[in-house]
Amino acid sequence: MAQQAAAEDRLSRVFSALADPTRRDIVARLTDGDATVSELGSAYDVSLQAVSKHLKVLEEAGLVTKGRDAQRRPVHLEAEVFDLMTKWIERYRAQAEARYQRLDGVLAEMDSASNLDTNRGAS
Amino acid sequence: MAQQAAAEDRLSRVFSALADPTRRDIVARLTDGDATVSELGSAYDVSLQAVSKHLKVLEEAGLVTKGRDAQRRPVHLEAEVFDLMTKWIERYRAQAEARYQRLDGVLAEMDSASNLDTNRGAS
DNA sequence: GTCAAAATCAACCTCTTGGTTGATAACAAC
DNA sequence: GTTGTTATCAACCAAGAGGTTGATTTTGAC
Repeated sequence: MAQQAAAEDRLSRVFSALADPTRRDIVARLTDGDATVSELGSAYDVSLQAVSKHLKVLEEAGLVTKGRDAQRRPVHLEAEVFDLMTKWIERYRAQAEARYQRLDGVLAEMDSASNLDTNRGAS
Repeated sequence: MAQQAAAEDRLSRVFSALADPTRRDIVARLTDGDATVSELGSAYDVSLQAVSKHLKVLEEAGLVTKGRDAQRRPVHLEAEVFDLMTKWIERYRAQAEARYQRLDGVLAEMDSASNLDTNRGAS
């Protein structure tokens, strides 16, 4: 339960982090390779401090990590976190689709039953 | 461009909507089938108005739609929106993975070059 | 040691968010 | 037409998010 709650929290942080277009863009840029805070910051029309805050949010969500190179803090994308989201999404999509198929099955059965009420249980 | 911006906005709304655990739970419940506002609300320790607000957020993100049945508003999950997220995630994950493979290739080449510095431009 | 660069910390401001309570609208049932 | 149910609207409040500017830390270069 504590585990589950922690996982929930994590997922909340990840979704919340990606709800911001600037942060999504940062993630997109990082797929081209690591970048320092100021390199990333130069792309946006906000202060460096604001970018630093964005990176902190991404870091706390586990989406990026920071290394050290003198004063620089090269930011690195942690792509594995995507799996957490994909799992959540796929789980509920699969469940929803399964239900639709069941519903389709019911409707099809109702349909064939009304057309010809012999021939039940046909493949 | 306006198209792209709209898409960005949409994605922001979707991620933002799913950043809340209660709303994720609502989505999860809806995979079991449609439910009215009060049916959904009975599961949570907040007012019905709060649930109504959550549903409005989910609706504006395109994750659910509401039907009408007398006073009731059966809420329906729109599973297609999941594709929007999956596409975004998969796109950048794929790009990140491709880069890692390229990096692996470079490292492998550097390695073989240091071992035997003949054999340049191989394959 | 001094200086400039990279990044973060701290305080502050405004807008949004998630919650509340109370009033209102729409509809079925009687 | 009155009543009870379902859902939403409206006004309000506390907390959080994203932005700012100014001060501070850490480090390489000179």
